[in-house]
Amino acid sequence: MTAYLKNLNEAQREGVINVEGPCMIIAGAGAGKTRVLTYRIVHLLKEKEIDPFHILALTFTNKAANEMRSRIEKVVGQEARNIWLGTFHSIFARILRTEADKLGYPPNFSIYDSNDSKSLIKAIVKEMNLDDKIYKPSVVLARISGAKNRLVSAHEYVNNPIYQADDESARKPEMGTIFMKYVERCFKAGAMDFDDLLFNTYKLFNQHVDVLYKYQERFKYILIDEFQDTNVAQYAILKDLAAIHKNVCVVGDDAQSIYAFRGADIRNILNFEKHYPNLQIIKLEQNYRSTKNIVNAANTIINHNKAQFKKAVWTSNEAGELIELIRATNDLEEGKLVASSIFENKVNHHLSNNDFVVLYRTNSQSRTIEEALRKMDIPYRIVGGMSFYQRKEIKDILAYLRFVVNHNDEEALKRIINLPKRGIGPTSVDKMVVAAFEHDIPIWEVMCNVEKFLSGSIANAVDEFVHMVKSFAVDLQQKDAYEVATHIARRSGLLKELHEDKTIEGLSRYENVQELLNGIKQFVVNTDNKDKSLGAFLQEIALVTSMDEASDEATEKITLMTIHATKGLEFEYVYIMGMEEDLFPSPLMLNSRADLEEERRLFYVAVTRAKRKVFCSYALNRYRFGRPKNCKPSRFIEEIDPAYLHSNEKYHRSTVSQKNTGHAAQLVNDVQKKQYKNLKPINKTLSDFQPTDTTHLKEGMKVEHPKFGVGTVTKLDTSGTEKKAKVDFINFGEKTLLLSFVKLRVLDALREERKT
DNA sequence: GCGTAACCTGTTTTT
DNA sequence: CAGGTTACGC
Repeated sequence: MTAYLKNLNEAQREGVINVEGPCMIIAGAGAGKTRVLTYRIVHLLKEKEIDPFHILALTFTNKAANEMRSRIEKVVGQEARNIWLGTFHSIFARILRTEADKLGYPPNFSIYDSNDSKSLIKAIVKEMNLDDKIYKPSVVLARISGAKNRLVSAHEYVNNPIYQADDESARKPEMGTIFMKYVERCFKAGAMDFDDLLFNTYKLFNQHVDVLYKYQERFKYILIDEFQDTNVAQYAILKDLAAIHKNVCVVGDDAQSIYAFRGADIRNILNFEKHYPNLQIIKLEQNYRSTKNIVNAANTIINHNKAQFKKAVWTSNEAGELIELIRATNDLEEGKLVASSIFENKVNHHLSNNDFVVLYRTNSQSRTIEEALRKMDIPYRIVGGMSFYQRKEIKDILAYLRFVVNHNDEEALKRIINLPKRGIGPTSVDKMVVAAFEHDIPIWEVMCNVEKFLSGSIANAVDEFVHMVKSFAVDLQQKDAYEVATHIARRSGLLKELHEDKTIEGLSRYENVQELLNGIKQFVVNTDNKDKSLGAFLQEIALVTSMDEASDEATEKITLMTIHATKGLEFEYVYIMGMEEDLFPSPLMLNSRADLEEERRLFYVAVTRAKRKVFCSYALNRYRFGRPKNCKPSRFIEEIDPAYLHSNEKYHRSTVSQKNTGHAAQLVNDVQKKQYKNLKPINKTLSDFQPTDTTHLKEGMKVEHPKFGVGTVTKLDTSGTEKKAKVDFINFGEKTLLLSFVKLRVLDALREERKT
């Protein structure tokens, strides 16, 4: 038997080797579905000798795609590079880029992110003289997005009496008109939003049979990860692509469907069975990840849901620990208790920071735990939240690049036309937009003949801007992306403006821009990228989200992220924060029973990330919008079978067991009990201790027994003779520090705290 | 058109 | 609390 098949169970092996015909793998959490998927691809390449060119593998996140590619590469080597493997959005963007002309788009079309979309909607609402409180950009976009994801075009939307009636009763009768205008404006700007990448791919395949045929023949084997999260559009495209060869394998878990809000339709799993009568269904029910207690507790949670497929997830792992509750009086204390619990478990079990994850429902909840971890000097990384590419200075540069590549990108134009200040205000821009509309010409043409539309000094300013952009566009033909981008950054004056800002924020903004330019350089140097144009770079990063960004893996860090971002990952210890009614489940989700079930699945996903232990924390009082609010524990806590819950009604007190940990543990206990009165304050401030500061551990000293508690320090004294001394030390964050140092540090932290 | 200060208002998840 | 918007004076 081939080596890679040996470490699979029978069901998994079935999933790997039966590559012909349609196949659906329903896999419980931790049952190794990614493993099956990767091995299936390996099997196709190695055993069936399929050309990688004929394999299409689709995932939802770039992270998952990269992970899968590197796993495959480990087994088959270079060959893995030629597989069409990526997210739905990135693969479809790639296809659309080559076929753009057939839909009337330029090949270097822009991709609007949701901010661009909202900004455009806002502009349209304003132009139509509608109330932007009734037509909130986010609400309108959600409606448009929902339609596109169900493959409803703007034209079909306005002609459908059901949608009309819906909007009438929601007192938003102009919704359809906004939709029409939005689509038109995107098209004229040569831009597609996220949903267009799917919608237009579907349109392309249905209007151009020859194009569809080309890709049908290319993708002889299709694999889909996280199938439960596909929406109608994705499903329809998938069906089209697989229509000839029908070698399509989907992997999913209905219990982990958490993207219905984005249009994911769980019925795809049912339809799939109907559509392929000879469908092979494989169930993976054995969990290899978690302890019995975690698997069973998760099962009791998900069993509260009515809509679910029969599945019995089980494990042969040890029973393990019960789920533990952490109750805090307020959100700040919650952060501290979680941080000290992490610290305690880390030192007691000799774990790495990488073994811990803190999960929460909303990004804004990260604040309290961040503060607590910072105070304890424990390094952490945040996944999600404000992305590098979302920063103002980065978006500004990118807008320049986008506009040079696509002169009709209206959203990019609005960003940069007066940046740095050129004396062209919003009023002038509006005038040009209106002129473009009235004469039915692209905005760029208006700008090129600006003297016909605007007066004197402003026309001159616009003219100058146009000349600058034209000169950049010339470079585009001759130079690579890096050279063009650096030139644009300098010549536009953006870099200069940032450089002159000597504040700390200004400095970091300047560095960020440098980092972006470095990123472009790497893109150019990278031999994997055949197309080194600026357009190719822009397309790639338009679909990169904050979840995918590279972070230094060198230092061990605690991971902080939303539950949505954690899918597909696993950790030894999982902390779920903010387990309160009105937060999780989110009150906005409670409109219907189905939505509550999605929140419950979210909780299920969170719990099943854990290999060893789960903590759920909640606060009795939480600050929201600067005002405190009383909270009560989440209904989800009640739903866990008490048999799997650590019955601890007292406030959680973090204690380190003394027998293992010596004096350092005593210190932690003392601090928590606030018995630090006899320690004298010292004349140093927090900033005197840099992250690299090891104070007592200097050159010529090393700790010989890196074990928590007691160690021996070897020291060379001035005469050069070696002397040994027994010391107490403590693993504080990533550092091994002498106890005396930690005492000072903790004392300072407490002093700081009293001040505020 | 620009800069500043006072004012207002909103709760979610992501490609 | 934080970001976006309005009002006002130059």
